[in-house]
Amino acid sequence: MTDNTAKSMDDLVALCKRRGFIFPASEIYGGINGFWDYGPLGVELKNNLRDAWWNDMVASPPAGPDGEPLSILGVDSAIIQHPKVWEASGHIAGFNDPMIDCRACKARFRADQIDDYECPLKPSKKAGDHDKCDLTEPRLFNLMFETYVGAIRNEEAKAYLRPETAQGIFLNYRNVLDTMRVKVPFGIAQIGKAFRNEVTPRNFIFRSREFEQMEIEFFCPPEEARKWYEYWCDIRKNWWKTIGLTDANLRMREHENEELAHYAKSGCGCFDVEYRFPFTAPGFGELEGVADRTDFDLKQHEDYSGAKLKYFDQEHNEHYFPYVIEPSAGLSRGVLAVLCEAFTPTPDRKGSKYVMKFHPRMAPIQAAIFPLVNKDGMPEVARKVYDELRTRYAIQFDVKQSIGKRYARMDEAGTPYCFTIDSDTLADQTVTARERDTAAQERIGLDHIGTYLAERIKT
RNA sequence: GCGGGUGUAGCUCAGUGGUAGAGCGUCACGUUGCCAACGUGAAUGUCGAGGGUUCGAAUCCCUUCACCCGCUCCA
Repeated sequence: MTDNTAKSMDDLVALCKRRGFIFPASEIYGGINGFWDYGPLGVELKNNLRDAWWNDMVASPPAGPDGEPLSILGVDSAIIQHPKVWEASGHIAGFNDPMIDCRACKARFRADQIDDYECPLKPSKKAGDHDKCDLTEPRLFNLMFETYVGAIRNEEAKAYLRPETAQGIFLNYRNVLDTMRVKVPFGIAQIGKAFRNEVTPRNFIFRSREFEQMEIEFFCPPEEARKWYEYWCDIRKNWWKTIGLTDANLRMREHENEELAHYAKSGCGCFDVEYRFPFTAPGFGELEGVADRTDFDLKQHEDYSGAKLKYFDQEHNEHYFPYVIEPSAGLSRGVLAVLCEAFTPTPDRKGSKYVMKFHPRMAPIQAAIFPLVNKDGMPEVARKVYDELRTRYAIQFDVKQSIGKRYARMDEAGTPYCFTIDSDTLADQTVTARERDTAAQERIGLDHIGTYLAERIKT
């Protein structure tokens, strides 16, 4: 089912809780706005998505325009870095001034400029003449979480939880160049948590205050920036299809000029890979951004740190700042998209009300082994099959309750294949293979279960 | 941050001042013959939280927290 306009987020959120995918954080204390915990099935799903990305982008990177595999290296940098990092990156600039909102006309202005402000709803009056109830208290709008390093809590000890993983890559660009024998063009990849103190967390895990990113900073010669930008747009949109998102729910959208982030103003642009979530449908929401960050970050870090960050091109005997193409994907948002895509109400199916139609590569449980009934030697045979397969696949073994209930549970967990041992198994060594999306059954040989799975689940 | 709505068992909800409930789910035992079967039994509640009114509050009042919707924000 791909029609996300017809899907209810409430029903999906309820299923995610009921089946152990995602729980509200600190739930027994009443919850905490903007934070979520992944349950036993959710963490498997997230790990599967994360591993697929790492495998496809880093361990076995895609072929470049010349047919040669790209050179992409991984790092895992600290969440807390030197506070100057965020001055250089532009995350602190412009956010240190207290701001005041006018409730009447919704304008926002600096507290120290209040006397110069004219409310358009009351053009004859200066802001200072506003009725006091029209104005908010001065407030700081920095979206970074602050903390203190060391035992003393003062301004010198202040540090920040990273609001993006990208800067950790730029900080290690020199180290990677010096140790890994790479040449431009090459990429550095990182997956990890980032933190933003969002004004309004909303839409389940779509906008939360703690989330995970999967980012590549791809360094290339400035004159090749457009070529690589277009290359990555193509690669990244198509990648989301390989993990089960349908073309109809994906689109690429180029940013308008005024929409461009500070680091991308002079580049060749920014594309979003967008997904049609049920809460945005028929519109779309951002899943990944592919941006031309130009040489903004390396230049800034050279200015602020004094470190020499130009690349030396041996072949042309020249120093230059590489341009950076950044495919920056949301892992948490990816999980949400995979959940939304899979979520399928099945009012006509006898048994399950919902089926989670995960791509087999994403499924937290890949197969289940059931004895039809819990007697007559069936559980022993099923147990033997389970023991043979459990080291290779994520398998569940269940003997309790009716077979229909066990199938229904696996439908909600999104388990693509179930195998049932019955009395015929004892006689002719065949089992029932049941396919999740259609509930169709076929009989296969007991000793063919492994190859049946191997053909259908590419790891 | 602003406005509106909702919070009662794991889930869906009933209960509008007088003993905390139902269905589903979960667990145990029995049964079983391919799609949430059946029987018997069991566990699970700070009624979102705190305060107030009252002889007595899930119910009325105040505050607060969380979630949903619409704004705002999203460098």
